[in-house]
Amino acid sequence: MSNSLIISNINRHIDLTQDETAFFISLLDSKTIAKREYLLNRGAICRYDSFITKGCVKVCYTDEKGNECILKFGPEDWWVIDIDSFLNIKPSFYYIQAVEDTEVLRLSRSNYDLLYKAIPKFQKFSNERWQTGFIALQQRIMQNLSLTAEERYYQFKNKYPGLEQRISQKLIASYLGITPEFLSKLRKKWATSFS
Amino acid sequence: MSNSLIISNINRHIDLTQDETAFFISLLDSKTIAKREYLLNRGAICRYDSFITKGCVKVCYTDEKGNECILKFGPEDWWVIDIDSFLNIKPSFYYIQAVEDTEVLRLSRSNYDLLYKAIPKFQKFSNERWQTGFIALQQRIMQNLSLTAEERYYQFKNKYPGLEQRISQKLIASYLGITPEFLSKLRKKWATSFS
DNA sequence: CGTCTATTTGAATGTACTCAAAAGCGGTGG
DNA sequence: CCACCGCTTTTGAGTACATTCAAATAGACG
Repeated sequence: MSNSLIISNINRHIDLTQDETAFFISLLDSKTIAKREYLLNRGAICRYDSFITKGCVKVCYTDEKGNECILKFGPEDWWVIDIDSFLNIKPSFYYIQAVEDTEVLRLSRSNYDLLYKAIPKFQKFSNERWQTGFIALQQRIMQNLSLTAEERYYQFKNKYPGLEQRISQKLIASYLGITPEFLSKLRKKWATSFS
Repeated sequence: MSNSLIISNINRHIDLTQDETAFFISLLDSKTIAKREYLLNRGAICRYDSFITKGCVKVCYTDEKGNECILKFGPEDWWVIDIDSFLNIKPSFYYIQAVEDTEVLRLSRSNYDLLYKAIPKFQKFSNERWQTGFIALQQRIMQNLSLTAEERYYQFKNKYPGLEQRISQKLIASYLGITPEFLSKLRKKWATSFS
């Protein structure tokens, strides 16, 4: 059934009884968003913690030069949120937009509070999630400091297996911090070097 | 007295009674490390959460090309730790080295556990600290994606006010992800553009 | 089918690096 | 206290990585 993905995601961190699982599931609401629709508009309050069950979203902002920069992708089995906006109930700096037709399971802020109160061990899940996220961000900073665009592309493929075949080159370029033209030239170079 | 800095650091997040403050202080031990000495060696277990009261340290790693990359600085009023090593008791990927004669207050892993058990509201401090850190890392990723070295230098000055006058240019370059030669040339350019 | 966006390609440019050499500076030992 | 050593900083020339702009082509979608 459609909840197995999120349950196994949680189970990688904590063990839940059947009742707890059922309670958790009862707190979720599901939503379908079409490609190009927004899960979160820039400047809105992020009211949900969203788990992607199908499709893919991008978490982005627009820099001073007008370029769209992609902070992360959210394909299946990923959580997406603007944590600053969600926890501190302030306007989001990021926006979250579907890059494919997408299905999400969402936990509202009030159900989030309910959940952590009712099942304290979710705190462990949350801590591990933020800790893992923190470490991943550190790694990405290191990659941006040390690696060339070509090397960062391989890190991207490693982090999001198969995603490079699903989304446009322009989006990958925005994630890597390079121009789509340059990524096109890199790909051409790779193609010709194997002929 | 020498503990006022760490107390005001904590007080920015949670209110402690006098007894709680005294208990917290009793769990700390202080340490002096000379310039160039290590607070944490690469590959060792990070056994302390360290608060800098004087001086400055750098949190670094060495990349595949042999360059030292600086993930963050720890001047006065900053906490430094390899969180992955500390919490999961595994060999650290980073090393932490003094760039000035430095004084730290340290909380061992066992006292850390004691503290959080005895004064649960420290959990709030911890959560806010990681949340703030997470947001700061996101911002640094964005800066690396969107900004030139010159612009990143201004962000660095903003994040660590006055530090650029205390540490070597080489260290700043390692933090910015550029070569010291290039930073030297940027500085020359700035100097001449105001003459 | 037409429109809009993404991709490719090329030429010119800018940003940042490498390598090498010289100059500056700080610490240490005699 | 000075001379020397090692490390940092400066400077220059040549190069590599990545961008900009523009135009042509290809794809996607209504």
